Amino acid sequence: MTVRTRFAPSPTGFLHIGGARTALFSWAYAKKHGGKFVLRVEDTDLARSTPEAVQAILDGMDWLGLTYDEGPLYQMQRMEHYQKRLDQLLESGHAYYCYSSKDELDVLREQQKQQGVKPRYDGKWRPEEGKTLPEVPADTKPVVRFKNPQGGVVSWHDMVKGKIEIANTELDDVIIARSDGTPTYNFCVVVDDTEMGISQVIRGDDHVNNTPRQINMINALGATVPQYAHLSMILGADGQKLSKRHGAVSVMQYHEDGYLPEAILNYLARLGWSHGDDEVFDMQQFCEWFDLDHITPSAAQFNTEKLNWLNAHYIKTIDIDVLSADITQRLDKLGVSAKMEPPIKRVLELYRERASNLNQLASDIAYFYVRPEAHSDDVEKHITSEIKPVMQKMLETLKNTVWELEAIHHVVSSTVKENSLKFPKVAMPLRVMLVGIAQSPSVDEVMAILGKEEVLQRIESYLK
RNA sequence: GUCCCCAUCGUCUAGAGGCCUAGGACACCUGGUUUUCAUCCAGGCAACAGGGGUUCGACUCCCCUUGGGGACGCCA
Repeated sequence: MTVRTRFAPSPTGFLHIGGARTALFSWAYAKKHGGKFVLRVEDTDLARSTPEAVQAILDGMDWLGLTYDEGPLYQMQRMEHYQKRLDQLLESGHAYYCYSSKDELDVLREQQKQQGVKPRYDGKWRPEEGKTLPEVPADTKPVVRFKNPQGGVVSWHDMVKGKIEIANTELDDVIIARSDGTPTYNFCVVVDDTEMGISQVIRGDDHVNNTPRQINMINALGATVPQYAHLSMILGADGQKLSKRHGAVSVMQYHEDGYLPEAILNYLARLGWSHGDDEVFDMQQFCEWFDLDHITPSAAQFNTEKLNWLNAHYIKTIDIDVLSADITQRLDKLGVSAKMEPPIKRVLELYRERASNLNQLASDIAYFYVRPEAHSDDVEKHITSEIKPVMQKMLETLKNTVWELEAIHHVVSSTVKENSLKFPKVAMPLRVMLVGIAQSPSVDEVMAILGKEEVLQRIESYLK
């Protein structure tokens, strides 16, 4: 059987971290087995679905590089399929019309909750042999319900959780078409997963309880039941569920916040899945290794520190042109143009080693393009009246120096020697004068990159 | 309330009955490299939720307790 997996988000919000991992695992499973990955947009909830959300999801997938072989397919464009299957179930007696009103159902639910029992449909309109149904009310539009089997159990071997078994007595008759005729989630999923030939349904943990109903419907339709893999959820850093006001942010927010997609992907891959002691790997490697057997069934807490560590790693190792393009954009956002000298690639080659965040990296190197304003504390501390004459003398030497790293280095170290100083005594004031702060890579390297004219001018401005 | 699921260092995890004196990674601490900071390198701290079984032997299998999560919509 050919492997076909799917990612089926509902466009009611952006693509968040949990959805991204679900998509990643489905994508990787298809890749691993030479199958197809389908993107299906579950937009049957007209009230809450928006085109903006669709776009946000597409953008997120695109940024992460989770390419789909088919789709995006929209459920709203597949109405005739659902209608056909609905008719099939109605005709075969696996579904029936129910005239119970919403209010009626609400009252029922309230009563059941108060009695401490599981809220469920009471089966009022469920046709039964020898049962006489109530008289059909004149002005109510009926919903269609699936006639769930009443006895026995539904069980399946979940590919991550193992055997799961739920008694049919726990299940009531779900509404599969609303009174306006539109099909509901559980039914659309069943029709789509079977018609699209999905072989492995990889989805969030929260769907475990929908699975037995879906299996019953698939059986009633006479279709093949796919394999299921239910991924546990991703918790916030504090162990709490992610919610809108609590950590559930769009994956695009991570882009904004200075993360590389490579880092997010690698991090997500290791959240709930493992391959021995391997921690750092690219997506090609991941797709080769990925399997459902090594997914943890328990929930995982999101850990920003580890993400930062991976981000630092990828900042160090990705293609320098990619990094340059990214940082150039981030500098733009800071109002800094990196189009002039020094070449950003040269700067990044020196600075990428020390960064763990793209925004941080961009703001750290901004002083190559915009003269920094030094903090008065640093100026006071390092640019002392004793050192100024030394710097003045060095400035003169620098003017006659060939602008190469070795020569610059020589000037700095001779200054140290000639004045019998400790290296930092010279390096620190230099740093403050050149970059505005007391931390930077080797001053000679910074000087080499900054350029002669700029270096001379920046030093001079402190010696007037 | 009912049903379902889950449970190894602070966090992510390895672990398919003896390989476990429980391994790796992040974080943290210490030391080294370094021109400051960072990087990098070396070392260290740190866990099988509790109780019963099964077995010659249990982190691994079973049961219970506890704790956590999820589901119970004309939402998906």
